Amino acid sequence: MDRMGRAPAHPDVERFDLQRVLEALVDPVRRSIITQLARSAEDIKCGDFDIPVSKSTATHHFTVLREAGLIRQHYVGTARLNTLRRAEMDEAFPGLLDAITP
Amino acid sequence: MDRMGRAPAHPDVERFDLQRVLEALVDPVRRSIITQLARSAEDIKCGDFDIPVSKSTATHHFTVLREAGLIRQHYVGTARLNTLRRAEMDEAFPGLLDAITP
DNA sequence: ACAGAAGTACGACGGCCGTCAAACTTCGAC
DNA sequence: GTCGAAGTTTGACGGCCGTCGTACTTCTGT
Repeated sequence: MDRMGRAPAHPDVERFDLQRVLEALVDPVRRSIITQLARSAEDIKCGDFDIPVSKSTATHHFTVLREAGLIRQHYVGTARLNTLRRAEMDEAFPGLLDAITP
Repeated sequence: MDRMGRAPAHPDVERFDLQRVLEALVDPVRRSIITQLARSAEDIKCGDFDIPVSKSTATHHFTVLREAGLIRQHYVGTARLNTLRRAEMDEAFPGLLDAITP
C-alpha cells in the first residue's frame, strides 16, 4: 500500500541548505557519485556506479545526496535512475559544483 | 627552546587537498570563522571571533583551518592573527570560497 | 620579578556517521 | 506464478571528531 517509498521526496530549490549540501559532499564516495554523474550525459543506475561499498551503504549515500538536493531519483522498472540537479544547484550555490568536480 | 610552536607550518598551494578543505569547511563553527574573515578587511585575533566554543576548542578549529590551507596565522605579541588565504584558495579551487560564503 | 592575558597541549567523553550483513520488497522475464 | 535482479530497511558495530576542563607556556605591562 505504501507506494510513497517508490517516489521519494526531493527538496525544492528554495529549501536547499548549504550545511546539508556540504555534509553530503564531504564524503569521498558521495563526491565520486557526483563526479561520475557530472561526466555522464545520461542518467546512471544505482548499481552502475563505480564505488567501493556494499549495496546497502550505496543506498544510504544516494539517500543523503537526494535529501540534500544534489540528485534526482526516479524508477524505471526495478532500476533507480539518478540525475544530477546541476541547474538547481548552480542556482542555489553558484560555482560550488564546478569547484568540487575534478 | 622549541620555538617552532610559534611559527606553525602552512601548506603550500600546490599541496592543497580538496578532501581536507571540505572537511574543514563542513563544520559550522569553522565556516563561521571563514565568513568573518571574508567580511573583514583586516586580520582577526583568535580571541576576537564570535564563536560559541571554548578557547581550547577554538584552537582546534584554527589548527584544522590552517592545515587545510584556508588561513594563515602569525603571532604579534601574545596574540595570534588570522588571515584568509583567499588568493591561494581561489587559485586551487576557483569559486569554492565564494560559493560557501553567505 | 610578578601577575595576567592569550593561546596551546593533553586527556577524556559522547555522539554521530560510514559500514556491513541479513531479511525484505518490488518489479520484470520466462 | 516463480525466480532472479535491483534496491531498501533494519540493527549493530567501530571509529572519528567536536567538545570541554585543566594544566601549561609565552609574552606584556607594571
